[in-house]
Amino acid sequence: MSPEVPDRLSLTLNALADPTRRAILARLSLGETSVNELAEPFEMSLPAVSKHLKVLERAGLISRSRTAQWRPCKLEPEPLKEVDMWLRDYRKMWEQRLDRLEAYLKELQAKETQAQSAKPKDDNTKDGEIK
Amino acid sequence: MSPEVPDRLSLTLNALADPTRRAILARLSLGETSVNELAEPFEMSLPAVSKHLKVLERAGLISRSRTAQWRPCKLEPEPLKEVDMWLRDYRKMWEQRLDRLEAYLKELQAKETQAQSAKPKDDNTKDGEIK
DNA sequence: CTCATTATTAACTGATTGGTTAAATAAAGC
DNA sequence: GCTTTATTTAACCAATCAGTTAATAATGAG
Repeated sequence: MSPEVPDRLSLTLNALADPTRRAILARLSLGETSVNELAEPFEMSLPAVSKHLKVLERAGLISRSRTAQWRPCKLEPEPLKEVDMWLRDYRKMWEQRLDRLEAYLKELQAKETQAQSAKPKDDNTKDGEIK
Repeated sequence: MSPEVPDRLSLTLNALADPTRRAILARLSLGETSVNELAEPFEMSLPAVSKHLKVLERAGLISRSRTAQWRPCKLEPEPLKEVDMWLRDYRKMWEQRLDRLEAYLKELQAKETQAQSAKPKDDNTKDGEIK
């Protein structure tokens, strides 16, 4: 029933969950730019880009100044910092997972070496890549 | 016209852009759980939670096993790692910004000290925290 | 003042989202 | 085989989203 205003982090993540918007941010990381220039690489109308910019602005990811009829956009990294902070708590999880993989590989290698001591041939363990 | 399958990062960020889903992940960071238990803290129907889980699963953020009629969910941190990697390129931006703030504060402090040299009183500059 | 340029707003559309309730499925217990 | 428990699917709905085209606003140039 209430209009339900979303929290800042949700606003930010939602803004980031679109490849066009991320591309815009990537472009802006190189420096301030006008809307037209931002829109140029995309095959969509200017109003569409304008809407994306509004989403980014609402999330605080960009700010806009005004020079003549241009409204140059500027990247504001603060919300990204918040995403980073949210991620922090989970970071240890994939690191831990890597640790376990590493341990497993070490164990495997130990077993291999042991087996090879009987019939020594070429070593096949070279990379920890999964996929 | 084409169904337009979204890239993995967009899928992940979109899944994260919802407080309910983030809360589910937070709960799962404590360990595997059943759907009912996951749903318990929320005042929404079970099917609604089930849908949220499907979004998380589609993004690869959770996996599900099966024991009897239970389908315990488990957190899969891999996609979070990808978000972290995406963030990496921007991380220097807010750090840089902090650096600039620091430099500014140092400069301010220098000016203050200079001013204080005439009328020396207590030092008020202590922390670089913003908010 | 008029025109060209830059960008936004309005009005519309179809697709997706996030929720609902009711029905269906799956497995285990008796 | 029926019942209970756990969970998903189906069908529906209102709200939001992502795009469109057409109209509007703001500014500077001539």
